[in-house]
Amino acid sequence: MVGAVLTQNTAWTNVERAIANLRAAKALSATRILAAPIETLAQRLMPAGYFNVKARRLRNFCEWYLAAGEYRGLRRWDTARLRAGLLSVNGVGPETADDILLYAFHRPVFVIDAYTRRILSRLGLAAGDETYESLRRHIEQDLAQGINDEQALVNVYNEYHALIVRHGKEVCRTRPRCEFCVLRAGCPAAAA
DNA sequence: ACCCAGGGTCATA
DNA sequence: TATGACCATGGG
Repeated sequence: MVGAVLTQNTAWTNVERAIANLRAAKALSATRILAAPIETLAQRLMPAGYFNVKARRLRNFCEWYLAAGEYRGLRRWDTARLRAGLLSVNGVGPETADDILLYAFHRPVFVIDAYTRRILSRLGLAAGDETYESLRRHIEQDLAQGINDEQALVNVYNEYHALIVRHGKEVCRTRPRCEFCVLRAGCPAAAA
């Protein structure tokens, strides 16, 4: 959950350093994060970038998390309520909320990130101007075909998104370089 | 000396 | 509601 907040627009390797700092200071828990002075927290988050912003966001999240009864309390919330709760925290947007829902609470929610948008766009499966929600529902409905077991669905969303992240950097950011992209076979610009 | 990384919020018009 | 500024480090 901490990683979900720290990885906002940030390379995961930098997030790992920040988490290592928290761990080394024995400050990797909601109460410990709230106990430290915010300047100290920000200092520990420095490798992850945006450290002043993220220190505030982590605190906001931890306050909500403790007030909501931590994992033991939250795990009994239905997914819609849990998602609304996460989104009510200043600093937690749709992607961060869904990261937490899928990877921490094992809920059947597909995470839409920059890589997902880019890949779908390259494949001609999305125009690029879709809202987060519409794109999410579309993919969820598509991937859920033939799967009736909830746990199996979580596994599919988990693995599918993980693969997108793992290979996302191999997809060219701009169309002009599309001929070098791993998706060239399905890329409209490459065919042109 | 660039560009980029698994976003989100806030101030404008 | 729709853009744009802003946040800031580390690797390529």
